[in-house]
Amino acid sequence: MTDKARAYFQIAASSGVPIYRQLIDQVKTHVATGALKPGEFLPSVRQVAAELEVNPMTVSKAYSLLEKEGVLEFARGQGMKIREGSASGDDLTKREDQMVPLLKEVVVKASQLSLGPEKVTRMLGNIWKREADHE
Amino acid sequence: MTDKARAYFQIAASSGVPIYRQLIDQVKTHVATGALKPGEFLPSVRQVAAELEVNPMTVSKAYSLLEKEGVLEFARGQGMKIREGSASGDDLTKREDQMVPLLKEVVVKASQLSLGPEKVTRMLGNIWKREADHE
Amino acid sequence: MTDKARAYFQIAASSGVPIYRQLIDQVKTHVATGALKPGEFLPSVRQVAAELEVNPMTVSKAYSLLEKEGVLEFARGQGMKIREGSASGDDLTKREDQMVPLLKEVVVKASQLSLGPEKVTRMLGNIWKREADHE
Amino acid sequence: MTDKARAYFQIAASSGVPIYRQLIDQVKTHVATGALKPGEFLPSVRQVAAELEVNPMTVSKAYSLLEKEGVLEFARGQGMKIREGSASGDDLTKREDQMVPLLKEVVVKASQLSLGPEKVTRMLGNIWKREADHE
DNA sequence: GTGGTCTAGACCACC
DNA sequence: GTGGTCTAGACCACA
Repeated sequence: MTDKARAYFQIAASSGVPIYRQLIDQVKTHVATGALKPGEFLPSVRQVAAELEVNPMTVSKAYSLLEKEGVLEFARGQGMKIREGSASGDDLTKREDQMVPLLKEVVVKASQLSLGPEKVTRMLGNIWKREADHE
Repeated sequence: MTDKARAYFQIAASSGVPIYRQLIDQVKTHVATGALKPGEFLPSVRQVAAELEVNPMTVSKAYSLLEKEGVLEFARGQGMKIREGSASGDDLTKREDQMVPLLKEVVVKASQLSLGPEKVTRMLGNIWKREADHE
Repeated sequence: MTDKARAYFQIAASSGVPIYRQLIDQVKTHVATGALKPGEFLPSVRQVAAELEVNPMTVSKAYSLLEKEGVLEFARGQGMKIREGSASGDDLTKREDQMVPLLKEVVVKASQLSLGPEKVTRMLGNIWKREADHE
Repeated sequence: MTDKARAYFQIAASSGVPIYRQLIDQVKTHVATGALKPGEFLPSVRQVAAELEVNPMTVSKAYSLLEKEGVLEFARGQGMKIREGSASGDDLTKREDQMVPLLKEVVVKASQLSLGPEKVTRMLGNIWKREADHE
């Protein structure tokens, strides 16, 4: 049971984004990309908490909210697993849906700054290339 | 002197973003677009507070932080004005700089979701068109 | 957990200098002298407020500004701690830097009064000795 | 009557020090150094206000406070003049007295920073020399 | 438990 | 008139 949690989650301690939100987003992403399949178990609250050095309450909160959203399912005595109904396999639509809110923000901010779609698209391309080079 | 504040600021009461942050961002945007020029006075704390129906302290906090950042200058007994050194006229580079952090987020999230630049660009275009239609 | 705050801060109720400024200066001084080391937690806002009998918001303002300046770091749910990058150990240079502005004032005022360096130095020595005797 | 005010006063618009305080200090300094002698008239409120481009109320406030302190005397229909009883000629003691509060501040701050008199004196000497070079 | 944000209302210094 | 500071007390997000 070594490093099982760290395989799934990487938290950026001080990125402004709440830790529980980071956990939630990453589970969703893994489900959307198919890295986590329906029926599969997630590492336990304690395990995640220990490995990521965060408060167990924080992990628990993330799992609870995911359960309420219908992404996870509580299997008594065994832990949390990906819900059967959950986006099977690699669902492109679901992944795209996760991008939409952020892209809307981009449109709004660009309008405020009077930057047209072409200009923004060009900037986005440049940033993408630069990031790719860094890797 | 009617509605001077409302011409500059529109706050989204409960968007999660703190009011004082919204004010700060909007002043910066107006400076970047040239809507507010160096030397120009901002509406007084009390005026903004009254028109937007927020607490004067909230506005004051925004102005103070903008002063600390060097965007505003305090003219004693007269109010706050745009600092002379501040981005004069309509500075395209400065406006673009304000877009960068958001676009970086897009790149990161897209990578997590294994969405390529073409796909994201297409999505962005669609959202942009849809937003335009709504107006 | 008694008097933790009073060990770090002593405010001069009505010295003209705003309370939040006094707090800021004292944190900086403690960091510069090494009394507060990187990673160390400061007493909580509420604790300081209670012990010094000032409003929590006043303490909060001081802490926030120190965070903006990069001296403190906000550990969510745990409090404020000295930022890792902050002047480690006992940094003589940093302490001296804090003296410079005041000494510049001395030079300016002395020039206005046509008082030479020797005279001022002698006066400073006398005052120092007198203060020492009082203790 | 050209530039009479500017010969006596130089205000640093945004030095943090209130304008009326700067005016008061400078009158006192000029009296202490003998640049302004008892019986001599100061430039009128309007003249000072116009030449320094400050609000007449501000100049008036400075003059009033100086009158209350016994430095100035109001000569009806002629303006403000240096009070007869005021420090005659070049009073060294009076000039030194004006330095004391600032030097006390130096001692206090130095103690807080654990900087000894020798070190501070050396720093003061250096700053003095540097300032002299700049002129 | 932690700090962050906001409100309502007061007083002050400055112009 | 301007902003700056402080208080008292409330609610929220996060760990």
